[in-house]
Amino acid sequence: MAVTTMSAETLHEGVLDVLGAEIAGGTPPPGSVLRLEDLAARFDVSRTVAREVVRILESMSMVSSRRRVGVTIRPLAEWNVLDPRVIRWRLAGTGRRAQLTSLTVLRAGVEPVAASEAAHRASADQIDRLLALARDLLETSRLGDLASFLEADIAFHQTVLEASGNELLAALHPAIAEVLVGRTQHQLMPNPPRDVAVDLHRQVAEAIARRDARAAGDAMRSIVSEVGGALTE
Amino acid sequence: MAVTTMSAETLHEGVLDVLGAEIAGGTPPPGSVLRLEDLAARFDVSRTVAREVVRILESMSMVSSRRRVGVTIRPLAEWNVLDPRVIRWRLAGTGRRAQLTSLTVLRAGVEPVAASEAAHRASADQIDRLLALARDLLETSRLGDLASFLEADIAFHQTVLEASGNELLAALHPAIAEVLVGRTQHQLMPNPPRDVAVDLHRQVAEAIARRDARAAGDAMRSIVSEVGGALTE
DNA sequence: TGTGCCCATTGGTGTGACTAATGTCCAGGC
DNA sequence: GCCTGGACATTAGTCACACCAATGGGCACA
Repeated sequence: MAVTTMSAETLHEGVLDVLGAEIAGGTPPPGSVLRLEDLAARFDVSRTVAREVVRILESMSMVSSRRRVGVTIRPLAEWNVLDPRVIRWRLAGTGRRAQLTSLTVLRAGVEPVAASEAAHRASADQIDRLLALARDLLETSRLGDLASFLEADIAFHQTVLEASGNELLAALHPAIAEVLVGRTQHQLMPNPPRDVAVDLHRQVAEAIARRDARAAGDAMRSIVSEVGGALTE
Repeated sequence: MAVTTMSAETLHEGVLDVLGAEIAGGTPPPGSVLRLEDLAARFDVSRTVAREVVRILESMSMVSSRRRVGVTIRPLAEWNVLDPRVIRWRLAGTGRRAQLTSLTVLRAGVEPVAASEAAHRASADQIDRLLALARDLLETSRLGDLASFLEADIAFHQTVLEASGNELLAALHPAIAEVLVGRTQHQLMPNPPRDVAVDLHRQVAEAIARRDARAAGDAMRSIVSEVGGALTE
């Protein structure tokens, strides 16, 4: 009998989500040892499924599995903290605030570079999209439509990351989107959005459109540093 | 009978490494469909092990598994390209050069921020270590000892990332180390190391030591942009 | 030509047995 | 009393087999 309700397409997926979130949340803490048999019993699944779940957690370096010992929770420092799932789990738990802070610092590094690269590599379609999204941001902020603003904001940043032509930068999109969502959910952002932030997005889009890498990077740097300021205020 | 030689602690680990590297290398290409049964036969392992391997690849979004269809290779754009293993596989294969370029761009974004953060948060031990490593770099470059230089270089960058106090930045260390190694292996770096690069490392260490975030970030930015120039020259 | 049902195919899960490491602990010797 | 070496209990690793559950494709029928 499962202790916790799980909804998922496949069994192991549900177990993984629950167990992963628990570990990411700090219970059981690093150093703890679990037994495969116990996991199977607790989630009312076969050892096969329990093993698959453990294997995946092991592949994220969150646990290590050894004969005669069991499944040991590894210290946070060794986890694949860039794995989208790990980020999601940590955002969902008690470490949410800390994770948002870490992500914001990462953004500060990554997004200006992405904007610069995008200025070199963005396709005509991507440029059109960026300009349109910048207009949407202005529109929705004037209307005070926070939900639509967030949506456009996420799409804007995703497009910049994709337009960078760098798959590593693009891979950070889900995490960055989480930051934007989390910031809105936690009232960590001015409402309505500051005009200056909206205008900076326009500047990014226009700089990319005229292939001005430096200006694009600088404008994006202003955006993310403003965000960092808001979060630490 | 296994088609390819594999050396690993556990069975599934060996299979994973071979199959993952193959897929990362582009064969079979995205869209291809594999059958669990075939994989088990090819690697001479049970379906259990084959399934675990597929699950892990699935957890990296490299493949998707569906009933009645099989295991489909997903397009590169959907992979967890930040997973250290994926990076390693791609560096090992034909995409090595492209992966190094992507990583260099990522470095350019991440490392200056890490240096700035480190200026705020580095411990006394970390500062001592950075200063010592900066001296090692000077020493080994004068001696022309490229191997020791590389070692100190890797340690230096790792220490900065760790000193940033940001686990997401620290998690990028393995990838960044690969860039440094790959650059040396491929003669993509001046030999002996340029004095200016060595001196920039000293500047980073000293800026962090005197808690000057801006100077630390600027010096690091010079380092990584010089590297980017060398790679695209 | 279209449309809906059937079923072959393929992954998903469960089970039990056996294998292989490896901490632990105890016996024996110094 | 302390070290050393080996037997043993424990726990993950692997395998084979059986059965369940989707589902894409093709066939029969309208």
